[in-house]
Amino acid sequence: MHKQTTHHHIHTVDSLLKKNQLSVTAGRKKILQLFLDQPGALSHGDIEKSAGEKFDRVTVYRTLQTFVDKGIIHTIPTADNSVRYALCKDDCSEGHHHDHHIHFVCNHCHQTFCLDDVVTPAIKLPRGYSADQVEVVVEGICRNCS
Amino acid sequence: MHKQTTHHHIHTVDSLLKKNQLSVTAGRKKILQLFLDQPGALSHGDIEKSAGEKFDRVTVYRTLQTFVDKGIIHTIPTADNSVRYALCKDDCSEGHHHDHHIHFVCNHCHQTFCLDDVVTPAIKLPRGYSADQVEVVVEGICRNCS
DNA sequence: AATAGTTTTGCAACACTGTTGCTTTTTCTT
DNA sequence: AAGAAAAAGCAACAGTGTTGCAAAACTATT
Repeated sequence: MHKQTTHHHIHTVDSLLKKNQLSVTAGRKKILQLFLDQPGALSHGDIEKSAGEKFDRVTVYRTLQTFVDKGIIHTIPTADNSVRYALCKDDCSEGHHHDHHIHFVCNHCHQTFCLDDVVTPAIKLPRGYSADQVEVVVEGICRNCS
Repeated sequence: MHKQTTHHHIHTVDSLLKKNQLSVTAGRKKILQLFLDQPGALSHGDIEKSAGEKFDRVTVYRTLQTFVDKGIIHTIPTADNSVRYALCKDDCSEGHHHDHHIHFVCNHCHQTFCLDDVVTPAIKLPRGYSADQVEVVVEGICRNCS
């Protein structure tokens, strides 16, 4: 199953948790490692499949919420209405996310990616409307599948 | 509650259903009228509140699905992961939607609008990615609330 | 290293959302 | 008006997410 080993040190997860003032527990380490081990986004279901045999569903929900609150991961809106999460690569902090990139959903491998280098475009709105935030989700074929 | 009456004739709903080869039933008439009576988008919950005392939950679900299949309404992706529906204004037909406009969610009145005149922008993707569809959801303050 | 205090986890129960199969009612056709 | 076809209603179920509380784990302190 493992085609390649992770390049992250064994202590990366621990220090990342400590940096965010979170106590280091087996569940948080496992879930955070899942995000570090792959490039895309994960749904609650994905995580439960990978870690759910060892951890309770409720723990997974609460851990994901904690990570979002701390600015470690962010949610991704998808067309099929399933919540997905990905690591924040910008300098997000507690309560302040700055993830102004677009998201890409591959119609072939069904993975979701953050395209960190693609900035959300400016949208010219009709008179009377003002924008606070713009969410862009692109569907298509990703680099690996094309 | 009614600040203004609807401008649609009493027969509009019936003929719209017939045009789409749907049998005219009380449930379909009621739900379709709800969409015609207001400018924004409706969630399943909205519809159930307005029509749910007269109609079964399952009927509402099946009616909405039928309308989507026929190209009468389309789904709107939202950040808070609740499915919303709005009338198709483009020339959508059975199985072929052409709703290439952006969607706007008001942070004040929490209504969702289709901005039919705002075309989805072209997105320059990194090498290797190709786009089939682009979904844009803008959050902000709508015309009525500003 | 042991302990006390705090945080997190697991469990049980629940609420909400959406689905499926089947029977009854309504609609359409003639 | 009657028969055939379609839709609605009902019941049961599955999936998803939440809450309260007791048990377990972690952290800080001695």
